[in-house]
Amino acid sequence: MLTNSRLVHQPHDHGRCIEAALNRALALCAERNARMTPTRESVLRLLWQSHQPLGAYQLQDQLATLLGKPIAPPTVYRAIEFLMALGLIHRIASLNAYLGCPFPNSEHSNLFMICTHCGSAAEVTHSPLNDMLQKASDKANFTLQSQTLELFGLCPQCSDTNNGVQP
Amino acid sequence: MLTNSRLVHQPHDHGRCIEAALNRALALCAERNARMTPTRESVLRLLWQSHQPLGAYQLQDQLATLLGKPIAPPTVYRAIEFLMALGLIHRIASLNAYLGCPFPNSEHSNLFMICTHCGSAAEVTHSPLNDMLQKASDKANFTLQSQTLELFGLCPQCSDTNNGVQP
DNA sequence: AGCTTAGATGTTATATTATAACATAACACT
DNA sequence: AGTGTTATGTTATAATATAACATCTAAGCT
Repeated sequence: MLTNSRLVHQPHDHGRCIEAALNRALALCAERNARMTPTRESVLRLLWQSHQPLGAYQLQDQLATLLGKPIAPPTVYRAIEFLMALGLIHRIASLNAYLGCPFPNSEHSNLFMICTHCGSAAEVTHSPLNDMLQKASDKANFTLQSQTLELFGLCPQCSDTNNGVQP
Repeated sequence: MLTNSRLVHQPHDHGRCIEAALNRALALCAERNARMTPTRESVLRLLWQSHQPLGAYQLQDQLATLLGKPIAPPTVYRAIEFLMALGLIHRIASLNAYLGCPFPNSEHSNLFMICTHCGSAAEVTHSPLNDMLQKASDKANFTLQSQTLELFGLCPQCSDTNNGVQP
């Protein structure tokens, strides 16, 4: 089980982790002949700034502040679309929100663990789980194409401090 | 693995299956001292009419036709809210759509298999899967509270007719 | 039956999320 | 520099969802 859970839920060198994400993104762009423009880079940075999923209009606000000029929704959605196509970010359907992907190069299962208390979200790659889903699909004669797997609960930090009880 | 997959994806006595759902609903209402009003009943019927998830505004249209008078969004959303609270229907987050639940009495895992071709959706109860998700959560020190599990692909019917290729 | 009240619905307005359509700008290649 | 492609700007609007308050209905009580 590969996960960025610890990283997400604990204090860490954040600037460095953003730069790492950006470097992966640049490499991927080079590989695919895609352009990492300022807008796109800003959106990616903002998503890595928080380990929490951000909504499109939250991104819009922050982007406008960051770039010092008003930004219209299509600009945000285009950047999101671009970054999603490259697998650099994910959409969390239950939240209508977007999140930087820590494993952009891997084939991964897109299982998310989202804290209902602090909002942080970890991504987990879990082969046995994928195998099981594939088998269940086979059994039902269902030709699996894609999946949305989102778990909600309390992250380690919030479990500890609250004893599992929300304030 | 308990599923309504066959039922969903094949021709069957539909009127009967709607009545059955309704009877389960009425029983549950009696048990909980809740009221199954005409609006709520209509929404439940409409959702069972199709084995496809329906959006709130699709429901609004159909409800207006059915009741012969205009219906405003809040009415639809209230019925949805009520039926969800009783566990009689589910929300499919990826689709912003709603679906009748075939196992309203059971503790279930809410795994859905949704056909990208015909739109039908089956619900699957799969204990080993739930166990695995629980274990994965434990391993990450994540206190699991709820989950959204949605698989997309081709249902048995559509796999057969298309050989897995979409038109 | 009439009164009371909780719960359900009606109504209006608006918030939130997302996209269509067309205009302009920037860039990459010759 | 000229041309085609890609990205962004701009305006408008679609699609999904909820807030706030008014009105009605039905169940329980006397």
